[in-house]
Amino acid sequence: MTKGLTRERIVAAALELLDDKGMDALTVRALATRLDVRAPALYWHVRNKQELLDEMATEVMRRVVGALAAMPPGADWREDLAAYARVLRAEYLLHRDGARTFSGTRITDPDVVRMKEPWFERWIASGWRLADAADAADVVTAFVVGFVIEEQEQRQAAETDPTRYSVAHREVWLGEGASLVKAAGRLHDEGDRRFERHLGIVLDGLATRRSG
Amino acid sequence: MTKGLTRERIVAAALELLDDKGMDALTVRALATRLDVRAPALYWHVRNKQELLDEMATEVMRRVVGALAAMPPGADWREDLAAYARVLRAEYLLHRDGARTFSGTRITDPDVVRMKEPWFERWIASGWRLADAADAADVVTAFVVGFVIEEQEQRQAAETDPTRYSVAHREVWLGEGASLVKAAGRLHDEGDRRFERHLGIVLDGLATRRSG
DNA sequence: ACCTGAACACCGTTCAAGT
DNA sequence: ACCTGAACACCGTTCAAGT
Repeated sequence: MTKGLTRERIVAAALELLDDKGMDALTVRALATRLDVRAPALYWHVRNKQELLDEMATEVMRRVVGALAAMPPGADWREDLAAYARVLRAEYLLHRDGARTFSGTRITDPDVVRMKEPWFERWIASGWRLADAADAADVVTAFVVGFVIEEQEQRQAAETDPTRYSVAHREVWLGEGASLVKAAGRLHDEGDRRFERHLGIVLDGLATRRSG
Repeated sequence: MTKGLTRERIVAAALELLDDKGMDALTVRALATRLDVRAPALYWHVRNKQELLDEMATEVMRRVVGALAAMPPGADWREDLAAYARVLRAEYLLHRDGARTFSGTRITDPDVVRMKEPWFERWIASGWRLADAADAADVVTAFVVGFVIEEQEQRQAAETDPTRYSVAHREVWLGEGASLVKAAGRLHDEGDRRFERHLGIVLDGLATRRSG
């Protein structure tokens, strides 16, 4: 009498568990409990916990490329890259510590990587050199990863300790002087507007590399 | 007879241990052994492991701002930001998984944050608005974090499994078609040249926001 | 004030044994 | 083929007790 445990079910349950309880609570034992099975059972389907994390990251990227494929194509490279950046950020934000957890991990499914092909095709058709198109995608990825890591850290800190992230508290903590640092802190915003503004800066940089 | 254990010695030893053995081996017990003490002793000086990690990240950033303060000032904002980006990357690269481990963590020492003040002063003197200067620093930080996370992941993967990161293996893995993805893989470089090229793109984007 | 010994409640992983 | 029970070698953290 099989439990019908599969790699896919394990990965899906792991993502749910991560969202419900956070990274620290994502243990092999807790995951097994959620799947109504004992911990060693998972090792029949997954080599170890690192492989599970790789599979989770791959699933997140599968959703990114899936969401992009379902969208109407952008008017130009800039809209394409902006759409990619927004979808990547949105998918990271869906999971606690998503950017830190899922960035820089190995994609296990070649299909996810192959989905880049139509984007490269379009950018080349619009006058990009392949090397520049690859750089463009990688620069945007790096920016989004760094942006969302910072974003999620601040959100989490604000959740766990709301007073400490207040402007007033920060200024006491900073002490005397440092007036520009304090003023910058007061100007600091967050959320979509900040993301769009920073993304615009990166895309403007890419525009200067446009080779066509 | 005191062992002379201090917060500073603990943090320094923790960074050494991380570099020697990696993140997984950075345990409270191993750290205690390295300091010739039993594990519970550390809890007199540090609240818990998370606080230790925050202190380690702060020490890394202290070295970043220290290195920058020791440098002759750049000719303009662009050189300043490039110097910051290079020093931040270099300091991350010194430690295994440095970017992933130390990005997005809370800085515990206000002096480290206050060191931004002279940079803001100079950028404003050269015509930047404060809000734009703060954005500039944050966009560069996000880019460096994302870049180095990817960079360290690939280096580590190449170390542990050299064959798998070869172009040939990757192309077999990708299967039929996807010729542009494969060609992009062959064009892919790494190291300082790639960093400088991508950094240049980001700085060009910032140049378009220059307000003076 | 600072550190140790002993313990608690966990981890990831292995492996013989079951079905 | 797929899962369990039991075990191994660890974790981070607490706390009474020592000096």
